[in-house]
Amino acid sequence: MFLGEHEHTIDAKGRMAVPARFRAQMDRGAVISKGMGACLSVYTMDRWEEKSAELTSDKTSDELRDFERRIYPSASEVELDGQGRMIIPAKLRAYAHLGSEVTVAGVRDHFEIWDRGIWNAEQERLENEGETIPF
Amino acid sequence: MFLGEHEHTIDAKGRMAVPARFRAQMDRGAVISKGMGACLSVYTMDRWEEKSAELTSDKTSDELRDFERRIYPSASEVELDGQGRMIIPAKLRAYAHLGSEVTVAGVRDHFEIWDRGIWNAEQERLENEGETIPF
DNA sequence: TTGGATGTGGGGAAAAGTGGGGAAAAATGG
DNA sequence: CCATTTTTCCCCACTTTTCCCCACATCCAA
Repeated sequence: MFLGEHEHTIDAKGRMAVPARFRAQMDRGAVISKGMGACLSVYTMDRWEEKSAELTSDKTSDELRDFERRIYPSASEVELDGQGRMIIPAKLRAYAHLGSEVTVAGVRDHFEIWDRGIWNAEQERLENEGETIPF
Repeated sequence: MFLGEHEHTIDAKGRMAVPARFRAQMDRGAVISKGMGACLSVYTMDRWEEKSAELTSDKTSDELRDFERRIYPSASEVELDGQGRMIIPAKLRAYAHLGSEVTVAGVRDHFEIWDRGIWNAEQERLENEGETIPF
C-alpha cells in the first residue's frame, strides 16, 4: 500500500527518485499515466491491468475505441535506474505542470506526483472546503 | 503492451522509425493496415491473426467475401531495416493523410500512426466530448 | 559518532532517431 | 531480349536522447 507525502525533485534530466518505501511494490513493473487533476498517477503493473480492464469492460465498441485512444497513449511503462529513480516523460511533465519541486503522495493502490505548489494549494483547499478527517 | 505517444517523422523515402520500445514485441512479425478513422494500425502477427479470425467468424459467406476483399489487400506485412525503421506503403500513407510529421500512439494490443495535426485535433475532441478519466 | 540507506547531480558511453549515397532489384519500353 | 528508368534496400554518417555509472551530501539509526 502506498502511503505518505514525500517532497522530491525532478532533475535536469527529467529524473525523480521514487520514495524508497514504494520501490519494492514496483518490482513487477509499473505504469505512469495522466491522473485526475493536475497530477500523474503511478500504478503497479498488476493494478494497472486490473483497472484498465474494469474501465473498458462495459463499453460499446465505438466508445471503447475512443476510450482506449485516450488512456493507453497517455501512459508509459516505468523503469527504475540503479539509484531507484524513474524518468518522467516530457509530455506527462507538461500535462501536470511539474516544475523541479514536486510532492509524491501515496494514495492506497497508487501514488501521485504533483507540482509542489499546486499540491499545497490543493491541500489547503481541501482543508477549508472538505470534510474533517475521522481519525 | 503498447503504450505512450511518440512523435516521429516520415522521411523522403517513406520510412518511419518504430519506437524502440515497440520493436521487441514485433519480433514474430507484424501487419500494418488501415485503421478506424484517419490512421494506420500495426498489429503483432499473433494479434492480427486472432483478430481477423474473430471478425470473420460471424459472417455470411457474401459478407465475408466483401470483408476480406477490403481488409487483406490493404494490409501489408511490416519489415524493419537495420535502423529499426519500417516503410509505410504510399497507398496507406495517402489513406491516413500522413504528412512528414506523425504521432505514433500505443493502444494496448496495437499501435496507431496518425498525422500529427490530425492526432492533436482528435485528442482535443476526445478530451472535450468524453468523460474524465478516473486514473 | 559512524555506517548504511537515501536523495541528488553530472560525465560519458551507448542507443535512438534522422538523413542520404549508391548498389541491387524490379518495372518499363522498345 | 536488351537497355533504360525507377524503385527498393543496404549501408554509412550525424545528432540527439537515453541510460549506466560514479560521486557526494544528507539523514537516521545503531
